[in-house]
Amino acid sequence: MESSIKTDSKGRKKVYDACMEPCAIEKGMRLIGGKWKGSIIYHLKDEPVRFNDLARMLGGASKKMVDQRLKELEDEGMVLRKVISDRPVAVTYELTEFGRTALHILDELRVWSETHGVQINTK
Amino acid sequence: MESSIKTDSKGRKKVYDACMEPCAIEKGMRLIGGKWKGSIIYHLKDEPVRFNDLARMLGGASKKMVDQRLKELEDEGMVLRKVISDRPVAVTYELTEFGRTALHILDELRVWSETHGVQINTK
DNA sequence: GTTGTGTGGTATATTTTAGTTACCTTTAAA
DNA sequence: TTTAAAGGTAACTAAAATATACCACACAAC
Repeated sequence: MESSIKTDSKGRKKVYDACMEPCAIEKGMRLIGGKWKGSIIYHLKDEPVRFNDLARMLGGASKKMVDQRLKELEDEGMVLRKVISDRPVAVTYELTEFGRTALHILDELRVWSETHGVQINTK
Repeated sequence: MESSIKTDSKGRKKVYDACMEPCAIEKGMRLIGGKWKGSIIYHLKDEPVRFNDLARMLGGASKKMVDQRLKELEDEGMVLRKVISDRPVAVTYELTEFGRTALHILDELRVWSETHGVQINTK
């Protein structure tokens, strides 16, 4: 991340150590920062949650979105899908150990968001 | 965020306190979590940076993206645009006080991302 | 003087994501 | 036998992201 810009003897500029392709922040954001992803992880913090319950909790997100995000999170090793019964089919999603490591960041984000009365322009 | 789901006497489910529209996490993410936004804020942490320098540092992002993100960040009161000279036109961007309050979250994200050797699937 | 660089952007088009709506199968209870 | 739960999928549209070109202006070197 320590990118810097230097000017050579002829005044030409070059970047050293640029964020060539995603740097750490960008990478992290792409794991945690996708739309709804943070919220999903956060809602799984206490206990396994079933698909439709999760979809309901998220309010604004469609089932397709929830489904898609859950699959991504599974691929990334942050969430575990468990079939707890066939016939009545029932599935829960829970955080993996790795998934848990992201929780404190999300909690700080929540605190920050709350204390600064963050508002979004829904233009 | 304390959404819960209760089942009534007839087995019907209702959500209480659902994240009706974005909850704190979601709101925070939309300020900080957009593509490149975190990176931009983080690159401004030490000193004002000029537009083209910033674009160069970000490597993967096009000028249009940088421009768009900067405008959003300005609207949100996180970044300040300063024209430091007309004729040779020169502009710098720097963090506002509010912008600075986001830095520690981003730093934790960076640390988390680095210590967990986070890798993204560029499928 | 004209080619090459820098500055800070904008316009246009294309590709990728996000989001909506409707629908499916199975199970079970009123 | 209609209603609702479960866990999704298919088809489609709207909104972002990205790529590529391009402006006007300034300052050098050649």
